[in-house]
Amino acid sequence: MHLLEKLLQDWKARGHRMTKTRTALLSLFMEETAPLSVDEIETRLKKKRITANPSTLYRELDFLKTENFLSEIVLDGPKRRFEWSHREHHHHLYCEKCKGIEEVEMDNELAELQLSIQKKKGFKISSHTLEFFGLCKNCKNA
Amino acid sequence: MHLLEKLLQDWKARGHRMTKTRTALLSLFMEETAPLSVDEIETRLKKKRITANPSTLYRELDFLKTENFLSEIVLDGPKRRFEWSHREHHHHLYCEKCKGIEEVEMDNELAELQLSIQKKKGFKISSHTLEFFGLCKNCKNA
DNA sequence: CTGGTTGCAAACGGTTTGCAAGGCA
DNA sequence: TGCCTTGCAAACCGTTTGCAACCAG
Repeated sequence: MHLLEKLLQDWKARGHRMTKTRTALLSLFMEETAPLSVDEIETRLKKKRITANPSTLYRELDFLKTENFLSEIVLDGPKRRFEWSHREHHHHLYCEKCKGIEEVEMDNELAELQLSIQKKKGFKISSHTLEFFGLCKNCKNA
Repeated sequence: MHLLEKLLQDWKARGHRMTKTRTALLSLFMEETAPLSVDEIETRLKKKRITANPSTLYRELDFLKTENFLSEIVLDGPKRRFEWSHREHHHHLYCEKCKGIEEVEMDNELAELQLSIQKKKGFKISSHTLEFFGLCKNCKNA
């Protein structure tokens, strides 16, 4: 966790502040593993008696993203989704029935894949998206 | 190509019609391999002296999608993108500099991956998205 | 006090919808 | 002629932006 502290220090040095919303978002994303949309964030915050305007949330999420605290993913519809980025690289299993989101890790397999693509196509890969859709264990058996 | 003809016949039997826009879209997507957004489609059609209202295009694209002629993918921003679906399953290499889109195929590798996930998680996978981002050969060397 | 941060309202961009008019079979 | 399809305009929804007020350092 000292990496996090270092980054926070660096913020302050650059003139940024620790506000109510910012603190709330950081702790929310540290305890929440699923990728959240803005309205999901709003309801999560409401439970903690914290209200924040959508525009504030977007600004804050963009800030935390450029500061590498959060990363953004594209899942289903047109909504932006964010999740804590100080974790191992992973991918999502999106259940089309209950809308639940699970996670899988598969670094080695993909590293191989990317290498072979770079060789075959001369394309320098810097990132990728990989999400799976289907039915989770519960919904499958229901 | 008889698969296509069969589907067209089936349409007519169900009361659908072959209109100017529909024909234009079909031939456009058959000759165009890249996934297109609505405004890209509009300019492609304009070159052929065909104009179509965005709402018409969306309706038509949704129709062609539910009829399994087109499939929809999510690449970069909030724009919907469609491509011809009667082709082998493949994925995209999106160049972040020139915005060009290349393709790769990698069925076997992914089939394996999916199997191991289904076993490990009990999650029944019905589809997935996999897109790569980076620099194409040209942009990399420039 | 200073300038990063906020809420509000308005603008924005892509997409969707209601409805009356148009055109394929 | 019947009804699928179209264009138009307005609504929609998530997101972005300008601006004045606010507040952490």
